[in-house]
Amino acid sequence: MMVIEIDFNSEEALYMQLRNQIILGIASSQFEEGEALPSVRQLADRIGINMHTVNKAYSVLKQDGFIKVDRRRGAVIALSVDKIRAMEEMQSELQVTLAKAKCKGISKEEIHALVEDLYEHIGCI
Amino acid sequence: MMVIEIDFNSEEALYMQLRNQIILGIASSQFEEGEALPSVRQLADRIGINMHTVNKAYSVLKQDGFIKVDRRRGAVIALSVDKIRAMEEMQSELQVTLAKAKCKGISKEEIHALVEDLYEHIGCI
DNA sequence: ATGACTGTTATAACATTTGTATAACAGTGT
DNA sequence: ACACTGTTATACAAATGTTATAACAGTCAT
Repeated sequence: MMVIEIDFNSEEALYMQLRNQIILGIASSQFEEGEALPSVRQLADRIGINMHTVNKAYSVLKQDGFIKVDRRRGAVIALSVDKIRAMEEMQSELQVTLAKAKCKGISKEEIHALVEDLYEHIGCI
Repeated sequence: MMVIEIDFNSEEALYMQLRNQIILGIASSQFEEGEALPSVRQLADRIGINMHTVNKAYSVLKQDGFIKVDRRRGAVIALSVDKIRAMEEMQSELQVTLAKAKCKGISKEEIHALVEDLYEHIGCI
């Protein structure tokens, strides 16, 4: 069972923190295709937040093709891949990140090295 | 003079769109070190938004070390580089982006290629 | 069938954020 | 004196984020 840590002092919305941690969990194989997530009520109780906040995270994950809802089992990991769309999203996200890096004197090689490292060791902070 | 395009239908906050475009402008050498940005009132009028929205964008840019305020010339491009901090920020931004990419079946090589392309041609969408 | 469990929906309330609107202030340059 | 900087102080409307109750339909074990 994956540990989910929420930072209540973060500027990032709770449902987004939750969404991101679940995506990291999937990418790092802590969650596997077909595995069921905790129910919205369970997870809300465990973390100490409202059911609707968890539900919003699940809604976004469903919308973005990371989970599906099985009437019998609740929310289960189910990747539906639209690679073109994913590439486009990644491109627009990367654009500003790379521009900032360039301004701050971070070389292309340093970025490649970081990508190399992060891609292999996702979730192992 | 750099063209600044704001999408009023975007979910992204106006001041963040403005901030991002100015960062892209710096990274792509459309703005150069020491160059003065338009005054908050000028830019607000040109774009058709409120002065305070522009001011908020400038405040964030100042906070993040992209511009400084010269009493005589207004806001001028002035990069103050804290590379360690910049690397840390980039790392946490990249983490989720790469996790998403991994989930969506985007290979490390494809990411490297995209980074290569974007880093060189920043601003040329 | 009853009861406990799923996600989902509706409604309400509240705090925060975002954007706008006026207005004023202290420096600076002409 | 005047026009121009960024900055600050209010005030307000709208959207967003979070919580709170409550109900609903479907699923499953007993």
